[in-house]
Amino acid sequence: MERGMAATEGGGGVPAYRGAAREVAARILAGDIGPGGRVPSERELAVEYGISRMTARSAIRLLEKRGLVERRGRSGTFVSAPKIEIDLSSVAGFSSRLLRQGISPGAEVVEARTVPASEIDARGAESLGVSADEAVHVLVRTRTGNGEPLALEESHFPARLCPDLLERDLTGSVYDVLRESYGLDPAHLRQEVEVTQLDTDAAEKLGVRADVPILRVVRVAWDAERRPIEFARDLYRGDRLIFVSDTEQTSEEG
Amino acid sequence: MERGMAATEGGGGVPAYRGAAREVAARILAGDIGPGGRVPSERELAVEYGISRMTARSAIRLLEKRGLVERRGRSGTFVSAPKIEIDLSSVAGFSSRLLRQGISPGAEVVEARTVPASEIDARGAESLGVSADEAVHVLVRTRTGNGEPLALEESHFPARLCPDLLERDLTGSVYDVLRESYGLDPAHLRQEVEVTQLDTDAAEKLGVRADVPILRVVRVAWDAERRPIEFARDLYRGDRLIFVSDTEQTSEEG
DNA sequence: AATTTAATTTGGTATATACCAAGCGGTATG
DNA sequence: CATACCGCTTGGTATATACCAAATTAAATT
Repeated sequence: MERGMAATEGGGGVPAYRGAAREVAARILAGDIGPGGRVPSERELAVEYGISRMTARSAIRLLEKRGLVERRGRSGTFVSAPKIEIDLSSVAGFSSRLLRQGISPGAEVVEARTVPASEIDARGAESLGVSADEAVHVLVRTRTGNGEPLALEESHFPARLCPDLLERDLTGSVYDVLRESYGLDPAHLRQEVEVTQLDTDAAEKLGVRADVPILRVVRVAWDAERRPIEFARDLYRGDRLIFVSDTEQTSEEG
Repeated sequence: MERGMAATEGGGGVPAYRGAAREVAARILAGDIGPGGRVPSERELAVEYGISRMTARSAIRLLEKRGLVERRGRSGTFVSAPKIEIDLSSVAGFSSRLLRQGISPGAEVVEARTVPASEIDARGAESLGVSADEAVHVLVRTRTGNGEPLALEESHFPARLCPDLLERDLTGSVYDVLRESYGLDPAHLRQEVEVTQLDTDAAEKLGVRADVPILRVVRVAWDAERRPIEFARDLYRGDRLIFVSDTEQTSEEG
């Protein structure tokens, strides 16, 4: 077999790496390997399917992209656990969302500082309706579920609405703190969800590999008086979380 | 330079492919290459950064994962266009969502058949509340915007609610057809959004490469009487679309 | 039996190379 | 000017190989 010719093998012109991926996926979906179970190594798959190790890697990479498996550096490749649901239709915070699914939430403050609005990105400043010299709290946290890193949050709050926010305990729900300490009750969220990828810095802060699939959520929160109280850019693990939206038709529609 | 040793080069132990990706990303973000503009080829990048072509590919793959570039087979790699917003908070159909953004929507029926519910997946049958022998319409369509493929939809409708649905013109809004012809008015949606990957079959139907980032939306639609009228599994291009959710706090929250 | 050390396995990074098919641009011809 | 053909470029698929560091397992020692 000459190099590069295998693309014509496998019946129907299916590249070798896709054929191998399909067969491994079938094993997983058949329950032969359960959640958390070990998938054969790259070298094992190469021998088993008569392909090169690099081709076996491409097969595993494809399964990873599909969310069927996750790779742990130097340990092996394992079948992914079921995903955690995050409800987009609710203003409930991340912590309460996890608790509802019996998952123990955690949060760790990575950075907490107060800066003039000129130092945050223009969209953030505009969304919060703050002028360039106005103070803004910047809070960066990692979020975990049952000790496993799930998200990296970067939130911005206008300091004039919650002056000493960063002096409080911020390892729980920030929305609770805003509510109880400042009378700021999140009442309306706008959230944009898109596919993206971690850069090295974010991967390090979150404590996961840089090539984990990521969903970015850009969020603006308003209180009942329609004051903008938070602008956030969050990075969620697409391999562990699924977003759910429940929508009702209002009388304006149709 | 020995093979495999470059991982220690580049200052601070940054792998070569990540360094190159960072520099190309900087060029894109600086506006040196605008939307639709051509990114240097793998071979050009290899020469420019003194790396192997395979390493240059890894760099481009990383940029692709971040949604900054898109690759067109044998043509080159280009900076991605701005993304189209899809509103999760509305029951408006895909077509009207595109029209609101000045984009010309299109739809093409790929498959249309009526089968007993035993032949669709169990979750679909359960969501629609149909028994195994009950007839279900299966409609598979590709959706385009300005002629460009954007989504592959697979929808299921209980035939008893819309008996001759598949005989109608289904190249426009199906929700309009349900409304006007059967008095079925979609009033409530539940949509789950997650990261996934196209298989070869879906890639072919949609007419895009199999490794385009994909967001899968699993949807159930109910009418005003709370009858389930649609179960759908849609595949949207994550490189071209962004999902937006607007959320109001109801009086129950608290 | 528990702990420590050594050996093996594993994914990660990287190079070099080969071949293919599709896309695009340039050139020649009518 | 329009069309057809050709050559070059490009990403896609694949092999072989090297080396590294982290994780796991096996073996040795206490």
